[in-house]
Amino acid sequence: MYYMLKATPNSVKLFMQSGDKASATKGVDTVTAGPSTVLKALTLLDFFNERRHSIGLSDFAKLSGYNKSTTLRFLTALESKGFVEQDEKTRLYNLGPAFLRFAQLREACFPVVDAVNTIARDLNTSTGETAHVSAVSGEWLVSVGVAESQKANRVIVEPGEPCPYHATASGLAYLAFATPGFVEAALGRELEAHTSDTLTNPRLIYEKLEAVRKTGISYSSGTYEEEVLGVAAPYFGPGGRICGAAAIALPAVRATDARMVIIEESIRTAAKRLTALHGGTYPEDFPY
Amino acid sequence: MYYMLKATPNSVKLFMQSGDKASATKGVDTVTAGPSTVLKALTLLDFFNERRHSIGLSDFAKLSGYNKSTTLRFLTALESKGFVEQDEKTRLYNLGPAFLRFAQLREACFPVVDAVNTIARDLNTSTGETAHVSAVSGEWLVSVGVAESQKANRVIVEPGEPCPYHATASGLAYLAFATPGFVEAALGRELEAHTSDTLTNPRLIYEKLEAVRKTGISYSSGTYEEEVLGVAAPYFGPGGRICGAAAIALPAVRATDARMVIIEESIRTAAKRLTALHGGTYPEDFPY
DNA sequence: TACATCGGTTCAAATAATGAAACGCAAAAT
DNA sequence: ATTTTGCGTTTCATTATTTGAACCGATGTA
Repeated sequence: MYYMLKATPNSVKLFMQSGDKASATKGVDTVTAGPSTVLKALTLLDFFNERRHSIGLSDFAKLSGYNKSTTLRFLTALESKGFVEQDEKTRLYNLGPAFLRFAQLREACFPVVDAVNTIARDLNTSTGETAHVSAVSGEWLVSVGVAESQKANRVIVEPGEPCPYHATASGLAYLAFATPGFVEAALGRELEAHTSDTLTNPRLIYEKLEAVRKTGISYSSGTYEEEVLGVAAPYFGPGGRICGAAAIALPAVRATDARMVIIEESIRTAAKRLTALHGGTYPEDFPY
Repeated sequence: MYYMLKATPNSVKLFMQSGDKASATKGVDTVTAGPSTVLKALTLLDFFNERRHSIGLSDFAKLSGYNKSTTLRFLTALESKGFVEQDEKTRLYNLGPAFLRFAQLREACFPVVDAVNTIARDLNTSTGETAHVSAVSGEWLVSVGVAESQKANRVIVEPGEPCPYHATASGLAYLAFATPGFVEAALGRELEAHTSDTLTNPRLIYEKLEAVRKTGISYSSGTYEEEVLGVAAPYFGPGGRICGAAAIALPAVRATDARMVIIEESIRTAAKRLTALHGGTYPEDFPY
């Protein structure tokens, strides 16, 4: 008996060859890293962001690495359901109107955004600084509720803005209590250096996570934007599963010790409220 | 030379056989009714609505007609991108958080919703009745901007609510200027009778559309909800392509002739503003 | 004029989707 | 207590579907 590795463009499978009949063995052996067609198509949407509103066919193909025909088929499928729309003139694709409907439908069913926003607002009033609450959406951690500081010099966080796991306090708070597999996936890819202080070495980040697990609070100082300090605490869903984080972002110059004490305390209570809102419980070994 | 029909479970193609080489002829001939895998997966999302927030695997399979394994694969793909999320306890699927991000991103890029809402509000103040603006999203016409009447007895339209093509004034206004193929598709399926007055016979609807094309205004009286009158006018995008409709919905008892004159006029100007907003032009043969 | 790039199309080859059957489990019915 | 029913999930051979290199015509550029 011997093993055989069969690699296709989208998956790597380990076959166990014994006698005459090769059979794919499941479980520990089969490493199906291959995204299904559906997954690949949906991944196209991730290439949209604040800086890239409109994308052409060839750009999509380049960005994704898919063949042009494949990309086109995906896009037409997405278009027919309103997930993207094509500008008649420029032939570029934009995010489609379908999101409007589904977002409203989801809010109608699970009106968490409102509740989350009030928690963010309370967190803002008790600290005077920009507060935001983030949650996982697919593979990303995005801020869902924001309450900006009223001060002239303030940090701005856009609702819907993704929080890089490795570079933000929210991201670290999340990873510290995520499953090992998730952490590995999040830190396994190329880690973008948003500033000169961004940690891009996974080893250093693992150390940080260890510290966060001990205190239940995470910090980031200038790792996402220069001179900006982040403080965050995780909140949990049923069974102690990590859901997201409550966070404060403030200019580093205002970070006096006295203020930080208030901020940390406020974040903790906000995180507790969020955990309650989601019907969650804290994990066994959580520090508070 | 002869024709050959090749049917697969998911598509029907017409081949033109001439000589020795069979080649699928495109355009008028090839009827690719076959949804791609991606399309099928996305279709699952359409089963969510106001009354059905959570759907289980088997229900999805029944509703869609797909095999359970297939359905599960689709759902896990959708879940991994945050388009649905599975309740840990009940194992039911809900709409996911991804829509939050994309909806906000789209609004950040193309802030039409704001503008549309103000137009709806203006339409409401000039008529005193519930006004709403709809647009196509994928296959459906959904209301994107709403301004409710202040009167006690008012018609309520939810933002994001789909407007059935055959039963609402907005739907008729749209179909009247849509492509023949689109009309056929919209009226080809089973037409739900929302009230006893709903027209479910496509022939009758085609007649109505003819009338709408002449006047540029569509009406519905009690065809979507009893005792509710709808008035709508289409608005257009570049090249005279139909985009959606501006509409008023009011209790039938308030529909005096004098009021209707004002309403029609107001709707027309709202539609014109919407057409301008979308950088659109009216089709050649449009009545006004 | 030549050259590059764009969106889009084609079709045989190769892959990934499919679906019937079976499994384990829990709740409902007997 | 036992059987039945229905759920979500897994399996795996079959085959329908995706895939991608090459191609097309249009448009833009050196």
